Amino acid sequence: MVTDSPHNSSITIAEKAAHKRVRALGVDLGAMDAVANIFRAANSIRNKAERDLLAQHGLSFTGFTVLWVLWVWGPRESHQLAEESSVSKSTLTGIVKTLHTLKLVERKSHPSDGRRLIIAPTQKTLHLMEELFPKFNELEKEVTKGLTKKEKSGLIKKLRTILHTLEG
Amino acid sequence: MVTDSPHNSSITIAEKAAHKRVRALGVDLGAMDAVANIFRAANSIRNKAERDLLAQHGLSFTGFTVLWVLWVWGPRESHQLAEESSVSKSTLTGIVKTLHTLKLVERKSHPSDGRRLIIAPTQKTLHLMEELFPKFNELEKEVTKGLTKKEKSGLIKKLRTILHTLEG
DNA sequence: ATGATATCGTTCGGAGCCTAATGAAATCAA
DNA sequence: TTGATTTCATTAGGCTCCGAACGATATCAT
Repeated sequence: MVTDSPHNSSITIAEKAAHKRVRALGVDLGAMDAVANIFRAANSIRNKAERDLLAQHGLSFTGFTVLWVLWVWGPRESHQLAEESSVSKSTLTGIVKTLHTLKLVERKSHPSDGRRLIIAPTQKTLHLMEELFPKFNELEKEVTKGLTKKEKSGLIKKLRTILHTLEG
Repeated sequence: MVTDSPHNSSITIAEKAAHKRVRALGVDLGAMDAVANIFRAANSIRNKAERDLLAQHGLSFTGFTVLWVLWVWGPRESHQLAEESSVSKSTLTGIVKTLHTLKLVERKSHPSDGRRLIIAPTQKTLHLMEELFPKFNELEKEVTKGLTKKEKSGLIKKLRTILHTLEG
């Protein structure tokens, strides 16, 4: 009898097929699986959050991310907000427009530089995030419930290492 | 004097600000940071791949993913292809259209069921992937170079655990 | 001062991405 | 056999998302 590991993190059929395909090419399978699984996890979590939590508030995942950044940091200049939200400036223009019609952000002009724009959360945003963020964190707990606290720390550390490599 | 850890996986300023914001709300910071870093890593890697590798071939990341699935599995029915590429069927219709104009896929009708559609890679795709995939794997090696082989295995295992929780 | 350059945000065109509605083909029921 | 149901892919409509081009503002050089 074959026994499952306690957390069932065994290789998938898709991964086996991929290994077979590239076996002759001398590739680094560890690097390949690491990157592939980062994408799979991000996709799945994003879809779940949009479906189970954000859709009912009319928010996209990106919209939620922008709101989160504003909630954490307070009013920001738009280029900072784009940077910290991981979207381009042109994307942010559209997001801010949508959030503005939802009365979740205000646009303020910069006091000394007419080119710059300051985006600020509204009271409505603060109330919304106080309601929404704990629910989002419940979802985060749910998806990571198969990992111990220590394992989560290990995961975070490794992902930070990758990010540091990318930004270096 | 403060010494960096060898891989520099220390907490970022953004994470510190986030912790400060949610400190009073009794959230699970480990779950929060784990999920946030999965998104950060996925975004960064995707952007790098699009910018450094895929753009010059006129491919989007999703287009590349679809091509990869076709390369690994061979011709697939479109609903399987959508499933394995993590996109909806209607999205796949558009992607296939784009790939078709690039002469990278063929549409074949199912021999016994006129509703079904089979998507097949072309010779051009096979040549392209033989050139492109090793480069993509180089990129995967590059972004994970801060991790040992053992650390990569640990990362993969933890991500699979999350995926299993999501699919369970 | 004033022309060139740099730096902002926005617009534009096009692809990706979703759900809901639609259309085409197969199957089932009576 | 034929009408209803199921099961496919596509279309329609609306955001999201990007890079490139654009106008507006600020700064720099002379």
